[in-house]
Amino acid sequence: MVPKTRLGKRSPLGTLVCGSSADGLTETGHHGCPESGLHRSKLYPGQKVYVHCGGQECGGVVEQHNHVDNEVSIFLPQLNQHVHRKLEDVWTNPTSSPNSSVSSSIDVPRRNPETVDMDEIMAAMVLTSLSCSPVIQHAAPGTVAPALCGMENGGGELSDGGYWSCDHGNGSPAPSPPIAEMDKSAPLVDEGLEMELDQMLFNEPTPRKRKNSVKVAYRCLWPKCGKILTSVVGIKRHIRNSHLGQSDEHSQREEDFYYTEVYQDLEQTAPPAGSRPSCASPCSPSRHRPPSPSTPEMLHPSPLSQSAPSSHWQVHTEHSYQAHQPVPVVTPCKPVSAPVSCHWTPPLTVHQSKQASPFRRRSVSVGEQWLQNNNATFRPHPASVSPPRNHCTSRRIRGEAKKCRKVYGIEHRDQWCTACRWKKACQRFLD
DNA sequence: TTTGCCGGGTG
DNA sequence: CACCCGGCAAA
Repeated sequence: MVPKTRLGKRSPLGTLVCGSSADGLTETGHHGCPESGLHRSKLYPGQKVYVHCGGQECGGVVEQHNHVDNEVSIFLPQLNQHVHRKLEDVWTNPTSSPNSSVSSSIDVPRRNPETVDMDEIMAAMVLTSLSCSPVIQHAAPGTVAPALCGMENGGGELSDGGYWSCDHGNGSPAPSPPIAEMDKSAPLVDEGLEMELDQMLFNEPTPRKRKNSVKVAYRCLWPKCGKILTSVVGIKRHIRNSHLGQSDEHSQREEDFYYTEVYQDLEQTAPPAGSRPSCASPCSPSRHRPPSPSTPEMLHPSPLSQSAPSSHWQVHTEHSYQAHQPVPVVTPCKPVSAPVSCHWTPPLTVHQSKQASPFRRRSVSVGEQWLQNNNATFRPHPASVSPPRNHCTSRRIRGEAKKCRKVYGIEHRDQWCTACRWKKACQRFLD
């Protein structure tokens, strides 16, 4: 099977992303950002900084740098507390003035000799961050907190929230323990480039993922904007175009600061207005894309969606595996005509038992009986062409009914229904 | 890991 | 078509 049309799983993806991200990081690291404009400088989590606290200078580590407010959230190990400071009130060298030091901070990716001493602090920070501890959230209310949590929640999957943590992790070829940990929780790095790459790559495999019921959107944090987009690329582009201006590479990376992730319940997002979530259109692409956070979903009907209906019809024909089945059946989905509930009714409950089906050809005790009882599963099949709804999943939901395999056992394979033998949807024990 | 079955290949 | 099976996702 050389020419497999199916995509490999995510593995290559991850590899790719990670690989490139590492590059991107080192590459885009901030060495040599000579700019002195404060508003342009960035502080990175874990970066050591100094602030005035209680009249004296205190050392601390950056937790968050909110570019919108130009505020920096800092953890002061000495005082064991978190503080917020304006960017201009923060500096990176003990005695120097904020201004000069800040700019110097820019090119301190974190391979500083200094950082060695910081290991403890870092470790502590990392742990706190990882656990998304209330402390931090408290210290960084508003936009920052979500960001932090985002890192936890979405980090693994989305790459995005991971910004803060990954940033340093990747800069170094041999990450220190804490960093390694962080990488685990947020394996993907973000960085503009990776993002996009990430995006593109994710577009393909996502259809398979169905786990999350949460969808992520991205909200522009730019004052008075608040625009919400569903893809990282989109939001970045928006920020870049609308707020940052095309400009240089800096701004490319800075879009990160101007948006935040918004988690939504899938069901909420899918239906625009009145339409039913999963039932919306005969075969909205939503089929199995729920989790895909970043996909520009909907945009392209894509072959996927198109295949949906056909797959269902296909099902019908497939039922002809067992010639006896008078009516196609299957489609766990109800016809559109019953928009009331999108949830497919448990087959066993309602439907009239279908008598009349000249059902068997072979006499197989157990299975047969079972069958007789549960044969119900067949649907009136309204003439309506309307395709099945609800999980317009191409792959039918696994039924709870026992299947031939279960009933007869693998050793009596010959007693299985043909479909089962052919690894098709079981014909005998329909769901 | 096992199970159900889709998608696609082969004769 | 009938038949088979790789491979994926859910259990």
